[in-house]
Amino acid sequence: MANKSKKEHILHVASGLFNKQGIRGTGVDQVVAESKIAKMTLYNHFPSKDDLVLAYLTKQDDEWRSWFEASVDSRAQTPKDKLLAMFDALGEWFGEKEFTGCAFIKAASEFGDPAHPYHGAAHGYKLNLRAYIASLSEDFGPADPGALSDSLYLLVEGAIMAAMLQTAARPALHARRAAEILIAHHAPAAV
Amino acid sequence: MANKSKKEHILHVASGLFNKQGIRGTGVDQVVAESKIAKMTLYNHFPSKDDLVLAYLTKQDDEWRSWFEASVDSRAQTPKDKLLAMFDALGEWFGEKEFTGCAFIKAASEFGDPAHPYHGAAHGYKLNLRAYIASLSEDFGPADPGALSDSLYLLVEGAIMAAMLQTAARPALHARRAAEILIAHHAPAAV
DNA sequence: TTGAAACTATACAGACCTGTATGTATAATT
DNA sequence: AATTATACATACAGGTCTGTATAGTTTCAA
Repeated sequence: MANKSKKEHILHVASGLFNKQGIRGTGVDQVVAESKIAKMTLYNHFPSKDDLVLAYLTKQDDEWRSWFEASVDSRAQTPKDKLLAMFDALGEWFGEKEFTGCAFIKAASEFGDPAHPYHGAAHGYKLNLRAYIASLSEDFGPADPGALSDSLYLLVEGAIMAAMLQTAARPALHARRAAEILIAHHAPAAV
Repeated sequence: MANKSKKEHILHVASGLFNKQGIRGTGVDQVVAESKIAKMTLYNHFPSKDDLVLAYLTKQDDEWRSWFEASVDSRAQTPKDKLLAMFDALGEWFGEKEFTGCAFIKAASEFGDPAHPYHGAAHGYKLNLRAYIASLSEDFGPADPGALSDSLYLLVEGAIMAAMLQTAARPALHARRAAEILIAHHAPAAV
């Protein structure tokens, strides 16, 4: 247990710092200091800062996606309500006190080269999110599920950006209202 | 002229590097090397890297906004067509070979602290964009101009993010189609 | 032509970065 | 009790970063 919890503790502290200060803005020494561990302990568990960052991105991916999908599932049962519940879940996320934006948007922004591994991790993460939205859209059964999921995906990303930049008062709410209109427009013909 | 063009040249080279590699990822020495000027010349025109970055952000703001509004104006005359033309302009932007995403999203991502000046610059820039969309929306004359502009703003940000992360094939087109639906829904009652 | 302003080249200070080296303490296992 | 794995503290190597110092050179206008 001591072994595992140490590694997890380091990763936890590092994740908080990466989220707050960015990846390049956070030095290994600061992670060591705030974790209150020896530098060699960190390098024992993570051979390089790069490995630590990749572990951080993987953790963010796992945690965020499982939280998001669970939050949607707990809020709604029908496909249509689940599509809308996505925006309520986003609203909850945006309202968290320690909200620091989407880790993957920030990672991809810091490392703009599409060939960079961090950028690739962000790309993969967002494709999963898109696939999730597409899956919910198909369950809803509209005539053109692709068009609906494409537009809802853009609303999700837009709401996240607005929350990060604080350029809209309640982006999740605005996005939800727009989603309602789009969903109504794409609604499957009544049987 | 020699004076001014040197300063502009340095800023031009620095802007390209900031866009490609990020702000923290670009060192002063590289700007000096690629500008083919002496380091002291740079520090003569820009007292610190911070001043250089702020000049870069100001320049991006001016250039992008004037380009975007001119592009919209050249594409459409009526308020409704102008709202839609925003997405055609975005599509043109995304298709540029040297497209590197929104400089302000990246700056705000690199410097996540809302109190940081770069973050503030990004915030101001996005508020201007939002105000522009709100102005176009009001010209269109819908019953609820706020709701329309809020939703279109989210589509714009979402499309930019999708273009940056390459998570959608033609984000501007998808955004435009969603915008058509939203605009139709908010259309003013025919007189 | 002369003199001031701008530019150049080179070197370097001091801080910070990642990663390593070294030796010690502690705790579990054999 | 001896061995092994883990964590500890400290120091430092080698590089990069921003910014400065210094001295020589070009440019251009009076």
